[in-house]
Amino acid sequence: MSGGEILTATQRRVLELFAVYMQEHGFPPTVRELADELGHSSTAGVHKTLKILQAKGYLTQLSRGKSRTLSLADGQRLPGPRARSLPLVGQVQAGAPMLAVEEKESDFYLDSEWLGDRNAFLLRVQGHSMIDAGIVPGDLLVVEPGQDIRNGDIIIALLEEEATVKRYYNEKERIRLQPENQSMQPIYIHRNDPALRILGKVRGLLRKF
Amino acid sequence: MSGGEILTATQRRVLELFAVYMQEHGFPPTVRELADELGHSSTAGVHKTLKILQAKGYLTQLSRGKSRTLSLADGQRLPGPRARSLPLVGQVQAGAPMLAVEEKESDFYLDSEWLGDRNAFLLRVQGHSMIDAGIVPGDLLVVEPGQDIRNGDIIIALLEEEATVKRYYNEKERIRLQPENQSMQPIYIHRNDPALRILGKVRGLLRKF
DNA sequence: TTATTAAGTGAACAGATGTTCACTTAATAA
DNA sequence: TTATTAAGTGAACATCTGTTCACTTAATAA
Repeated sequence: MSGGEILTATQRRVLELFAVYMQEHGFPPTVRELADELGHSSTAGVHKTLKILQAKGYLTQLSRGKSRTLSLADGQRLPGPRARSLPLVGQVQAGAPMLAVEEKESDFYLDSEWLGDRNAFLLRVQGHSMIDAGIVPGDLLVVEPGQDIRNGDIIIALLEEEATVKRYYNEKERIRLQPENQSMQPIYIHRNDPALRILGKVRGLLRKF
Repeated sequence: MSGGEILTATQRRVLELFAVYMQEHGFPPTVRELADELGHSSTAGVHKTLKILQAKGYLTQLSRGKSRTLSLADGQRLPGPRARSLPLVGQVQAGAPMLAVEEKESDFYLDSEWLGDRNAFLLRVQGHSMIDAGIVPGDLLVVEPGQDIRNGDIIIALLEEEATVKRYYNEKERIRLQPENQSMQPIYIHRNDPALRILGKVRGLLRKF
């Protein structure tokens, strides 16, 4: 998602300026600061280029309309804190599932190396459907929302208000949600069925004995 | 230099708000955003407190007069009282085990709720002997040293310079180290055998997908 | 050729933002 | 007691800042 597209000379210039400014100051530049550095008399040009860089996945706007809230996507985060807080939003039953969204039982501090995404959250597993993958009831799953789901990924699927952990396989017209339990059957659903929503990909697992 | 001085309740509050905002947003707050969060109707109070925090070395102003250019001073970017750092000391092979003590590959921040003991450390699992308990190769185990071992606890045993994960059962004269894998046999050893050392109890598990 | 896209100018608006000043209140130390 | 310090209100000022609009220019694709 980030960094595949080709950049024009101007776009590359702006991106480099942004990165250099970031490195030298420790905070991102404003639109005008970039325009000044380029010798522009107007901010509109740089502003448009920044939008393009966002669309191409090189920059991320952390907040809209606020100052200095652009950041390099996927790049280095130099002074960032090593640990961040994750919300525990509810429970996910792996057999006959159930989700209490945004319950926010408590927060949880976790090393940021495990959190690629700023919107990640925690879910507690209830059923046995992923037992063969070493996911047992009571485990906490680190879930990262996003569209970058690939075959074989372990995901959280929302099916008719109910959430389950399953392994994801895209099979032409349909999607197969595969439990990792020899005694359970996969769920098949049409890829456009509105009853299906993928909440995110499972990035980590926490268990407390 | 940085962080030695004592803080008043208000100063600590502001510093914590700053750090939390930073963690949640990825960029520092403005004076007004802090004031709003505190319910203040004026920005002057927070502004003064921020100046004090700078004078005491907790905050650094990266640039004067510019928006969002405060940052946590060096050494002050700690994750807060709720998280602590754990050393990753080596690998433990669950079949034919092997331990590299104090390798200290890296540190890892974890919620302190998971750390009853200050001497806890992390070990990486290598074998398959605990697969039926949902412990698979690559998992990180949170190990808490100590003598309070009970039957059925999952423990790290050091046998002839080699470490293994097993379930612990005290059977009169002998100790049974039970793998959780149907195809593997338990290890029996006399309770006074000097070849056996219990490194600690497994208190948690971390897995990264 | 024509149409499209990226790049840039110039201007402007609304709100965000750091900073300062005068004043009040409460707690604490001398 | 008096003096000092931290904390907070309320108001105001001057910039800073993101965003948008209309228009121009150059390069490129169809």
